[in-house]
Amino acid sequence: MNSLAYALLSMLVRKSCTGYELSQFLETFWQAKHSQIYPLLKKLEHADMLTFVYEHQTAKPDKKIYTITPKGKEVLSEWIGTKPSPPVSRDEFLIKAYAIWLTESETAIELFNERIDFYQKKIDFRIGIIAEIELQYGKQLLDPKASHFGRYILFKRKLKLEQDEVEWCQWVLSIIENFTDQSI
Amino acid sequence: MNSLAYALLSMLVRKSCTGYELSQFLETFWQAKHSQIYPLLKKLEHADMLTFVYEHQTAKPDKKIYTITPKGKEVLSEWIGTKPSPPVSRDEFLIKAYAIWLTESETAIELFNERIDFYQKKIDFRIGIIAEIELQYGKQLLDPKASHFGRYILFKRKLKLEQDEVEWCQWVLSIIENFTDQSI
DNA sequence: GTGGACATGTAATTGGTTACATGATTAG
DNA sequence: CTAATCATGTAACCAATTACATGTCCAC
Repeated sequence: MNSLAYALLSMLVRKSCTGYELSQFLETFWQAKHSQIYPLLKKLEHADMLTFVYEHQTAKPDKKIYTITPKGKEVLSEWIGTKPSPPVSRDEFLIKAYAIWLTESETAIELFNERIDFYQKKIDFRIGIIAEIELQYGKQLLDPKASHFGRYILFKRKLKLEQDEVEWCQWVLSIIENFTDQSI
Repeated sequence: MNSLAYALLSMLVRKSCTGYELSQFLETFWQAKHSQIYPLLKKLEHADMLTFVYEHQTAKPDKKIYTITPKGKEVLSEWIGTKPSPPVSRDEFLIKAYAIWLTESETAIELFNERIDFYQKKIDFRIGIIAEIELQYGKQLLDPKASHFGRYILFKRKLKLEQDEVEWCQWVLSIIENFTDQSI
């Protein structure tokens, strides 16, 4: 049972999904590849934590809809109370930012602008989802026992993170541009 | 050449270090284990990007001090301008936060409080380092061509991240505690 | 006609963690 | 007397990515 397994269970406890859907929803945590998800689902099924039914589709490939079992729900619930292992974030951009003093300012400016674009797209997407959740649930969002609570607080956190990243990039860009002006 | 290799080069271009020191400094990016660092340093040395000298020590084990070569510096500089691969952050705690609606509020409160402690320690450490950097370099920090620039902007970003995490946890805690009061 | 969405799977390879191995010194 | 710091290394194992594989429909 690795953390990806728990991530899958935590999504399936809210609603039954296919592996394909899970690989998309998993963006919330991190982007796992389908080649890792499909074998894991099979493993969880063999461990009696999931069951599945085939759904035949014409024009589209058939799909397997996975549902969590009582055992799966129990395993997940017990895991929540255990001490989480420390977060790891591997971000190549940060290495480049650290070594940015080695490059020309044009290279640096381009790098930071691309970072802004990358996160701006995420922000737009995130704002849309949050608006949707707020519209649908309203005041109920303050109920920590409701199944959408976790999703809501998580999206709020992600949004802040992404907005801060853009702000920070703009701050760095202002320093670089300022300095470039001075040396002309 | 994976991203860890570039992370090592980006630290060594600032100053020569031992593998042991690198494993500590690498906290800035992520915590790589020594079992991954030592073989990589050897590989980079064979690729003529690093050289090393032995330093004999009494009372302490001998050490190997690695220095970047012109080739290593060139490889690193060219890499900076290339498109960075998207960031990955694996955070078990976020899965637990997502599924928090399944647990008792005491469990939830404990989980979030431990998260705050974890990040508060990081904040204290980070503020110390930033103060040190600011004291030592002052106005020069606005020079993007100075070797401490990258380190400075990176630490500023990390600090904001860590402070936001604590704020977010406190916000979630306030919702949970509020709700628990109501249901008594 | 080309690329993307839908949908699932396996195989090969690389990346990363845990465990094994050694050994002196110092602080609590 | 026990744990931590300094210091380097290998081996075994697990996790994750890339590549291989298949097939239809729809939009541009």
